[in-house]
Order: sequence, then C-alpha cells, then structure tokens
Amino acid sequence: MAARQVAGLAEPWSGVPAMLRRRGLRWTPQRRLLIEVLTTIQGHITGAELVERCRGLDPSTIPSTVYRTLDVLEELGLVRHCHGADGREEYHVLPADDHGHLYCGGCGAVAEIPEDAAAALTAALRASHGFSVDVSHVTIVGRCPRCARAEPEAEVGRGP
Amino acid sequence: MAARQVAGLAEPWSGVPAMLRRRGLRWTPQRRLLIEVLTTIQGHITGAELVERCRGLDPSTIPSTVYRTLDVLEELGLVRHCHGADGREEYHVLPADDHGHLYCGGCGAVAEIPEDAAAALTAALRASHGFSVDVSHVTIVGRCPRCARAEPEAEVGRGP
DNA sequence: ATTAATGCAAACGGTTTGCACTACT
DNA sequence: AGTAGTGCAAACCGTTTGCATTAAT
Repeated sequence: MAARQVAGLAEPWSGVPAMLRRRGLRWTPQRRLLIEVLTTIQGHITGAELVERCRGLDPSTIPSTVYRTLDVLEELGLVRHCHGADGREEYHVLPADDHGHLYCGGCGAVAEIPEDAAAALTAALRASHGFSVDVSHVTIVGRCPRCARAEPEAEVGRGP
Repeated sequence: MAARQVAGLAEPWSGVPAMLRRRGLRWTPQRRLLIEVLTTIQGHITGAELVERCRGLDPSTIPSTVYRTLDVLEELGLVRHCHGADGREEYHVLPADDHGHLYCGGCGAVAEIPEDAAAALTAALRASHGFSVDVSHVTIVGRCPRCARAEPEAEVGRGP
C-alpha cells in the first residue's frame, strides 16, 4: 500500500524499464499502467480482466495494446500465459516457481498446488506412462474445502 | 450384421432414438449424423472438429445444429464437455468412467490418467488443502514419452 | 531521425442466439 | 395438428491483425 507513483515501481518490477531499453524496446505510459495493475495481482488473471482493470485506471486503454504488452512481458519472463478452466487466456504473474493451480468450480478461488502433491502426481505419471508433467500448466478443477462442505451430496464431476 | 432397425448404430448408441422420444424429443437425420461421427471417436474431440467431421459426411451441416445436439446428448449423459488445454470446448464421448487426461504438448496426443496416479493426486490434495478434485475435469499438460525423448534438453514448462 | 509502440477499426474463430420455416411425432 | 428441430444469419466475446500516426530513444 505504500509505494506507488512514478518513481516507485514495486520490487520485481522496478527493473522493467531498463530490461526493455536493453533490448531496444521502450518504456511507455501504457506499459507502465499495465505493470501497475500487475503489481496488484497475486497469482493469475485473465487477459480480459487485465484490460478492464487498466480501463479502470485509464478509460482510454486499448485492448490490443494490453495484449501486445503482455506478449512482451512474457518474453521477459515476467508473466506466463496458459488457458484457464473456462477457456480464457490466463496470465500468471511473476511465475518464479513452477507450480500448478487448483481451481474451485464452486467459488472460483485459485490456489497453488503444493510441492508434495505435485511430486506425487508427477512421480505416478512418470512411472506408469513415462509422461513428463509440465506442472506450470496444470490446473486441477474441483471444490475447495468450503464449497465441498457447502454441497456435501452434489456429485463432484457433474459441474454446476 | 443382425440389427437393421436403425441401420445399425453401434452398441451404446442404439438406444438413443428411444431415449430421445421418451423425453418428447425427436430423432432426426442431423442427430443421426452427429451420432454416427461420435461412434468413431474414442476419448475426446472439440466442438469445432465435430462440426468439421459432420461436414465431411454431409457438407450441408450447420454448426448451431451440431452444438444444440451436443447439448441434448450431454443432458442424456452421452457426452460431457469441458475445456481443453487450448481453451476450446472439448467433448468426452461416453464418459462412463470419471478419469482425467494427459495432453502431450508436443504431439497433441491424449491419454487417460491411470487410476493410481489420479488417486495419488487426489489423496495428496485432500490431505494438504482439503481440496476435492474433480478428476473428470483434470487435464495434465506435459510431454508423452516419445516427445520427451525427442527433446531431452528442452525445459518442459516453457512450452512453445 | 529512427523506428517501436500506439490507437483504431476491422477481422478472426469458436460458439450462441433469434426467428421463420420444416418435419418429426 | 402441434411443437421440436432446423437452417440461416447475425451477434457474441476475447483476442489478433493491418496500417497510419504518435512518440520514446
């Protein structure tokens, strides 16, 4: 809540202008705006929602600019995209560690898959199928504890 | 070659006309066509591809009819849809058993997740997060044995 | 002065919808 | 006859593209 405004990009983002210029790319107000939005995101967000949030700060935001900037940021390794449970582009912000995600079909909450569960899955699949799991692309759909409790009889597996 | 009633729909599908009529729904050439295509599918297929295959048999096929019929078949429990790794609607044909899927980002092959691997994952997530996995919605992206061998150095996780 | 990046508008692809017409029951 | 289903066309939504213009270097 403390740092913001022109001089103060939050930590992992403060080097972005330099990263861009080192590659002959440019630091623009539009890119700055998107990054300001990204600093408020923990975890993941859809492309469309990023566009909306940017528009919230600057109604003149153009979708294509956002998507193009996301492409650039992905090349810099600052975001990574995959496809979420509902089929939209979903961006992972600061994908420092490779991890999968749990998506609650009840409330939409997203959590990270813990190390050990990922390891169990990976090991089992490598053993039985020789399949190399890309954990960062794994999204497991189900019900979080709260939602599972709220609908004890509802057959999980038959969607909403 | 015994059955000639409906000109021989394969086993699980032979009762579909009756299933429909019992609900006041109708058996039409278009529905027959789609089901004929579905009998050739094992596993999964996207909506768009179903439309194309129907068009292969009858070029006058209209997309909306295919999608509407898929909705009906889903209500009958003959298909189930979710979203695949690339974000398209993906239909599971005859989802008799609940199982997840392995999607190879290299060659596009799809395989079923074996019982034991699914169990390992489910148990681990329930233990650590209290999360109830919906196995039928799980799609794990990675590399099948052949593709993993073909690109030994390529960091799985940075997919193309 | 370069040339990357933007704004705009139009296109895209898969899916959905509204409506008059067709055809299954 | 009654109404479920179809064909058609247009809308939809998130995303992408082409191109002339703007602005960061």
